Amino acid sequence: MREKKLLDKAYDPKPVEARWSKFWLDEKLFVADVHSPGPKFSMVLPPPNVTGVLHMGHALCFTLPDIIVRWKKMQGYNTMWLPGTDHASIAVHNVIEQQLAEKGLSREKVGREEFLRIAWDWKNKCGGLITEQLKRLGCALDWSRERFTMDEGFSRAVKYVFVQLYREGLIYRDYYLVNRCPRCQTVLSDIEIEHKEVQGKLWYIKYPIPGTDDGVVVATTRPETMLGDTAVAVHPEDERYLKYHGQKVLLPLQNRLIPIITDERVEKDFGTGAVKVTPAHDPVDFELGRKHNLEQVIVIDGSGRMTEAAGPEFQGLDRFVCRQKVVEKLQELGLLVKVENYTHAVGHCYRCKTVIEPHLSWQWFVKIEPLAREAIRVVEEKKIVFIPENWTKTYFDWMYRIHDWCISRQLWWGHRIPAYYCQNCQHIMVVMEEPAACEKCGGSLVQDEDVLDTWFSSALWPFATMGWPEQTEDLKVFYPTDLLATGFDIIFFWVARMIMMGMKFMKDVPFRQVFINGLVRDMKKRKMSKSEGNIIDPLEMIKKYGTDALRFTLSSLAVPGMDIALSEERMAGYRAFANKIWNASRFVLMNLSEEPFEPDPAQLTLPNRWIRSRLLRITRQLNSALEQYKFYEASEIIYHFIWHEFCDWYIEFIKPELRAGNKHTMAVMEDTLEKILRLLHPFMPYITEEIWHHLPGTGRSLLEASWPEFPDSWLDEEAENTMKFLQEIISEVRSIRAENKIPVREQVNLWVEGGETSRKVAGPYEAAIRQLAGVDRIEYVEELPADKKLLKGVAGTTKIGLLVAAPVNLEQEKERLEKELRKVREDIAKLEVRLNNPDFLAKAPAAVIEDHQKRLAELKLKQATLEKSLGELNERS
RNA sequence: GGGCGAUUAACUCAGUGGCAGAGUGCUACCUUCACACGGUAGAAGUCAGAGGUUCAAAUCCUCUAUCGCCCA
Repeated sequence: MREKKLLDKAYDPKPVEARWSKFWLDEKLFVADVHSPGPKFSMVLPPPNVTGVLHMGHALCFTLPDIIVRWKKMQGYNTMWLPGTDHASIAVHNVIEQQLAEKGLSREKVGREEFLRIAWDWKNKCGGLITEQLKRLGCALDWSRERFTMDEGFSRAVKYVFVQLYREGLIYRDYYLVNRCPRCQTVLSDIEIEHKEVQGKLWYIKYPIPGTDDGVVVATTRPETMLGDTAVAVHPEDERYLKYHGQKVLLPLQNRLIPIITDERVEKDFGTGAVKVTPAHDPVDFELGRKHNLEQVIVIDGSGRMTEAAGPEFQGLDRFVCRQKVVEKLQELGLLVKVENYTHAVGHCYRCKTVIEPHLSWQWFVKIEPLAREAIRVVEEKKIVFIPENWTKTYFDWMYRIHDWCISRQLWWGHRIPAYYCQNCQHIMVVMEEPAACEKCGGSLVQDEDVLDTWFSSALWPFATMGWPEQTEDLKVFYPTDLLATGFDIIFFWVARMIMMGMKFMKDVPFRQVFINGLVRDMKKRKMSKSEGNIIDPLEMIKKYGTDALRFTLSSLAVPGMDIALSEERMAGYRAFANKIWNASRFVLMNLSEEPFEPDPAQLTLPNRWIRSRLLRITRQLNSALEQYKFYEASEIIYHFIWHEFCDWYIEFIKPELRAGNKHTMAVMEDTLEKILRLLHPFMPYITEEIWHHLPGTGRSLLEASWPEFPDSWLDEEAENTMKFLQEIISEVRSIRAENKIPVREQVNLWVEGGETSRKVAGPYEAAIRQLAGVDRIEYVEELPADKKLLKGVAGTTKIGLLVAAPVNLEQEKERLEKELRKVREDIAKLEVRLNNPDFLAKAPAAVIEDHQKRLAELKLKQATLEKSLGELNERS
């Protein structure tokens, strides 16, 4: 006799999740082995910020690939999914600085060494939080391979790449105008700037021509920068200014003479057509300045304060305070001609939202064009495919307009740039190991103070995590990875750069498919953000509804290319689903056979043949949906099958057979549940694992069970048709009962037309029909008689009647029939219009025409039945 | 200014040319021995609007409106 482990009445996720989460990790079920058999399937996890906390975006972006990786593993793939965290240079740097500020300290006060010590301490203390939270999601991540972008090996890889690119001339140093966040005190790359429309002003300032009353009026949105102007530019063909060519104007407030230059890049339509040129504080002016050899006067420093060069009146002022003061002064001098309202895009820091300041300084850059070329090619050649495909266009649009990448950051937390400057001869050495002295003159060396952009190291993630630059087994087996799942917001930051670096250093793509998931938004489709207070916390959802419900919710809402509006109601719905599965399993467990039993296919009753046929079909549909990453579709398929076919029909239908002790049925029931658990496991790993272990004779973990495949012989169209017929009878009876408000307790008898033919089909399942439809006796007749107490309906193409004890409420019954008749007539009319159209008959495919004809025939039969029943009713009333 | 996407039941959303769907909510009935986190039945739609292509359009094309996102 087999041991029966029964389930509690309701599913309680908490203890189950805690148990299995620990079990999976203890048993090292997610740990990959390079020598395992089977085709490999590998992924790397987009490393969350080491200091982060799990949010809904993570939950989505980790759940979806987890479904895939579990599915693949069950299919026999040698799967490897590598986790890790990112050092998040600027984010952590900001946090530490804030902590220091709270203690009245600053990074300058504590110094670099102490600062890094604090940062590492903090990383060691808090860095584990997100990984712990990740484990709760149940993701099948190989923690034995966990990496951190600043661990020793990874840091070596970063250095190696920097040195290599430098030697090839792909990294260079330049005195360049870059974006600087005055608050974060660092330079940012172009894509770290967020452009926002801002309601500003356009100030018109007159620059006098010395010795005359005349002057040139320039328009600017940033009057404070005029203190650093070194020219005024006009378009060479602008007739308004021809007479000023070659002249000089007096820069107000500074009393400096500056030239009027001409350049095609000046827009004649902007402002007055004359623009002030500030090479040190505006990107366009910077270019003009280089071209025309203009002096670069820096009037704003890296913190957004005015420099000495701004003049004694303004020195030390904040740039925006200075703006006001400059405007006031100009007004006093009568040089402010007019002020207009002006809406324009202003760059803000993506981290802290401060208005960025163009800043002239020495920075390191990656020469991007040669790298981008390859990265474009592999996508063009479909060596890498974006899913959904329309992201390819976005990728190309950006890649074609890409410019050099500023990679140095004036921060301390991160990979310090391996460049050493000779204090004696200014020689620069870029090497892996810190040199003792200058290779040229033997002078002492000082290392570059800056660190690298975080994304520089993230770009190496797919291969540096596998031990590169060593030639490791992992790299041989698992690179390139198969799939990268990530959000569209980091296609440029991360995906594109991984492709560039992968091609450059591995000579192969880092991944073959990029699945772009949508953004998780709140119910009103707003971005979730702390300031809006509309965050739905995944950990709270897990607490409330269970991890499986959260996972299933995300999966069911994940339409490729679409953002997700998350609703808690939905989650409650899937918690109910978990409970439903739990209770169906509970029922199955209560009805297991005493001994294991191999069912004989030849002896299976209808519901068993039917459920196996359906199981086969939905498994194939499920595979197809997952292959296309249609998670919503996969979820719906399995949800509908479990709830509305397995629970609502199959279990209910076999109850009489179970009571009769049919061992074949018991065995099919058990087997079907077991297969369902396998199919559902990638979506709901915890509950399925728990139930599975209650079934007798199962193994170590459901994750190690194979993905179900079924023989074609399970496909049974005849059983599906017959079952459909019985379902229609039952539904029709229920419907008639409900519409006529026949109390549940009232005994009714069912009459089915078709005589012996019908008896043959339905006869063996009368027990089930009686129970499900709530009828007493079933009669098979050639034709339904006209009877006051007979309520009539149609199941498929078969007329049925319900013989009730009390006489029929004529009006109610008439209303029901008339309503149905109206609908049938409408449908018939629609079909007839088409079928009477010669063009339709000539051009539509034969199958479509046939289908239409079949439907019309069925509807006509139904119409006739309804009309007849109505006629009988009318005769009697 | 350029690009992308959305607009389908009260709500959240599926639906790539052939019967307009799901979940939630709502209404009525039912505590029947797996489950009230349940069962059964039902109501609910001008598929944003206008034009076009087609035998046939929620679906393809054009325009318009509204909303959202990205880039400059």
